[in-house]
Amino acid sequence: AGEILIGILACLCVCQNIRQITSGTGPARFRLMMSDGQHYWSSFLLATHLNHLAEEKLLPNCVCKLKKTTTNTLSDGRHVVVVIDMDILQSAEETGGKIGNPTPFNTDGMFSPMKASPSKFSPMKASPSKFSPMKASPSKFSPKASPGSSPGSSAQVNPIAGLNPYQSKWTIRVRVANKSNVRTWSNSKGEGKLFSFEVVDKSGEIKITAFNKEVDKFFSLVEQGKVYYISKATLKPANKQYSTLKNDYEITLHANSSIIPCDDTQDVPTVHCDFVPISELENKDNDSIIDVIGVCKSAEDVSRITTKTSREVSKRAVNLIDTTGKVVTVTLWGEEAEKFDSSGQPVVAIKGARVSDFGGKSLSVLFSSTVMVNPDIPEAFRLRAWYDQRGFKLNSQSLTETRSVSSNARMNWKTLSDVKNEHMGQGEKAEYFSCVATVLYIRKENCLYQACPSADCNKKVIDQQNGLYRCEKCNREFHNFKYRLLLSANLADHGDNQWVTCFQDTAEILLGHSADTLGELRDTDETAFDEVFHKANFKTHIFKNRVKLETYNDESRVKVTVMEVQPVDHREYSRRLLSNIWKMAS
DNA sequence: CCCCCCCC
Repeated sequence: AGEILIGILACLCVCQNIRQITSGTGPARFRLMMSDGQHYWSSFLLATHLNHLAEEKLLPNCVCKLKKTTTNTLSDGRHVVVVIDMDILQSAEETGGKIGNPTPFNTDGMFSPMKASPSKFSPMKASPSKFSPMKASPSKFSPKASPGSSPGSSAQVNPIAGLNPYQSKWTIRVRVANKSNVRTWSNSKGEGKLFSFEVVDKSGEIKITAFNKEVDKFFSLVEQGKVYYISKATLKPANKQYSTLKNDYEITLHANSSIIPCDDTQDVPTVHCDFVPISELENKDNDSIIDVIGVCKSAEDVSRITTKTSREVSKRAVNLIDTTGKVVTVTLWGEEAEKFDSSGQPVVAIKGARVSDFGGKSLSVLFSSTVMVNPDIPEAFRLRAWYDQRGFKLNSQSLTETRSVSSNARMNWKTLSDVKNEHMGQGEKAEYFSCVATVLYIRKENCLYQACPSADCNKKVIDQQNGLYRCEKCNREFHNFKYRLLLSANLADHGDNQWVTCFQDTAEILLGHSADTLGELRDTDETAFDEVFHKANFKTHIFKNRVKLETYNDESRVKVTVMEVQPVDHREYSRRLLSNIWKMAS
């Protein structure tokens, strides 16, 4: 302890942060946060002339040559290096964040942090204005000639594919492909928090997990898409059950683990997407993992669902379209669902979505997926241009037949005049059409009849006037009956009107009351009964109808029966109208 | 040390 290491002239390091720790009388002392690529290392500049040097030239990201040093052992046992004399070899301006290959520093076991991997210098991005408390002026800088520092060497960097639990000393230089949120857990073994991220290099990929304290230390440092040196972490066999990554191992960070940003991203592959055209998703197997990109044509509102295990989770379905003209529904989960904003119909790229066979073909975002909104990639710009010029007016087809879409697909939309002009229902077979129409009038007269009370019989009963009601079909007499509705209603759209028949279920929807209630009202409160009909007028619905030629007393006429009544989805309706306008215009 | 990828 206390040896003076004068003469270790070959030590180069990168100044990462400077903090003035004393002020007032006497020479100021500065604390340098240095990096040897693995560890920070605190130093104090003592001499007055260094004070001057520091004020003039010492900035984050400059390369320093330590000339006279001594060690100190702090009360907590840590060694620090005390710098007595030093030179600045490259200013922060000159390094531009790129640091040369330094000469190894040999302390002969004195400073264990320095031993680890001295050749990998990796400065933080310089931000002089932020880090330097000194009024330094880089323009005044006149540095000495830089010694033989060559561009960053990767000789000491290990490939991911070469990592194994039996080799403890390694450093990887990797790009973050995917980063999770922080999650917490609580089970019989305890509780805690974690986050994980997946990294790639030329040789392969691996998952890295940080727990508890390491979450605090590294979560904000690790950014998706950025490159880092990572070393001193634990390799353990990957649980293949939970990972689709091509690696037999995974990494767990511990207290001494090092993650250092790296600006030299050369040879570190960017995260590559292999986008599958949406029309080709049809050929993908269930559960396969694919990359997809499309314009978010529409999206559901976020909703909360309860899983089979009684957990609550947010979800949002978004519909993506690409130049194949096909649409697929992708489900986002949790925070991603909550924060997704479909306004402006952004381009959405998803790496690693899972193919599901729900509704035909659909996609689901996994924890391992990366969702990118308006990513800065050529495919996104191409799609944007395509959609804004042509795609938006396509009458696109979805691979995902959700309930509304599938019924939508089955819908044979007609206007009331279409039905007449096209002579619908005049052939042998019944035809079906759907329309958006408004109720003009509903006949009150004979809208209710007394029906057989047995479960599946709706036959009109005969009031025997003796307190008994006879059903011819069941060939039985009952003490009671049930009311059934049979409505005649006049519907109108912009071009025509049409008398239709509504039976029980559709009639109850139009009137907003059950047949029982209406029967009772009619018999007890005629004003209220009239009011129900009054209120039903001028309401607009989607009507799904059956149209058929019916012959009655030698007279044939087309009869329209309402099969279903649904509320108008104005968004969807407007889209259809727009699409119709485009079709007519082209 | 987690391991959740869900709902219709």
